[in-house]
Amino acid sequence: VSNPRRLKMTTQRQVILEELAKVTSHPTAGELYDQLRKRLPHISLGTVYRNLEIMADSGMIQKLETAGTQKRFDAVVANHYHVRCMVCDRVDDVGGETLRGLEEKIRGLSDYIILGHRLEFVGMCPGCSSARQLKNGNGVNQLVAVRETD
Amino acid sequence: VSNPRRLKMTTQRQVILEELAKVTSHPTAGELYDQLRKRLPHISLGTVYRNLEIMADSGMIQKLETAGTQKRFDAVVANHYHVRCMVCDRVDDVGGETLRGLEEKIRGLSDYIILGHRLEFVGMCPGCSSARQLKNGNGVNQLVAVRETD
DNA sequence: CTAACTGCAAAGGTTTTGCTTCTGG
DNA sequence: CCAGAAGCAAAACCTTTGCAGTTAG
Repeated sequence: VSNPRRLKMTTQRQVILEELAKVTSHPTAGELYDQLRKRLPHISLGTVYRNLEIMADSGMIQKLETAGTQKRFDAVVANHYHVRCMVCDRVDDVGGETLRGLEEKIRGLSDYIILGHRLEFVGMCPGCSSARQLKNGNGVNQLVAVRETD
Repeated sequence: VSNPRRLKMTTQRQVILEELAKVTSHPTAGELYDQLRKRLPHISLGTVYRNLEIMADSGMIQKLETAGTQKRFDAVVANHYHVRCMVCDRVDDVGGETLRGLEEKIRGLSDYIILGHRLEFVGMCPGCSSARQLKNGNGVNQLVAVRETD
């Protein structure tokens, strides 16, 4: 947002933006790259990485700051939270407004200046949860690592 | 927690546990490795990675599931949230109880089975915020990526 | 005794970077 | 024009894995 650099609207940049806006899957750089090559066979992975970073810095897209080993990106800049499937790592949006007041509960408990928060819900997506009704009792021991609230 | 494997208490494992409990810095595997070598000069990085993973699976330690490109670990298993400094990436605990009811607000807005949530606060640690009073106006453009609640 | 573990080194996967050439404004 | 961007390939990281030798129980 405060980056003083002038951005040029190159073909690559525009297509990245378009393809990112087309999907709701919050793709990683690599996933997006695979998709992009259908339209721009010669685009390089480095370009994708560089642009996602630059565009996130400039506020054109959103970088998902939570969890996962790979970075994911979202063309929707407006505030919203995400749900992540603990089995297949699929990420979806959760509608609803930003939870205000969350940070008030924490301010004062810490000597940090609190500027924001990152919230992500964890669970099982429809596909994985119906699949598990058949199998049962394996995998998913990451469950432990997840904070259980109920 | 539900892992059926019998864990042996090796020297390496015990020292990892001890060193992790000593610090409040939520170290990465690499940071812990550097610390460990002071006591066990021949411990291997692979062993550190393997053990952190195993111990997190078995609930002995906690793996921080939020943000950052590197994984961080915490000897404190009890539920608590974290604050992360957006400038230096330092991570501290935030006291206070788990926020119950958070997930209720989201259930129904999604077709996922919601099992938990990950919440992390973002801000500036005391060190970085006092340093910035002197300088001013540079860095910190990741601010954009952070959801602002107020 | 042996399943579990360690060290080491190699492999894997993701992300960043250097450099030269190209191009949008 | 030329600052900024692309392509390509190498490098840099972080993490995982295979294997042969070691050890806790």
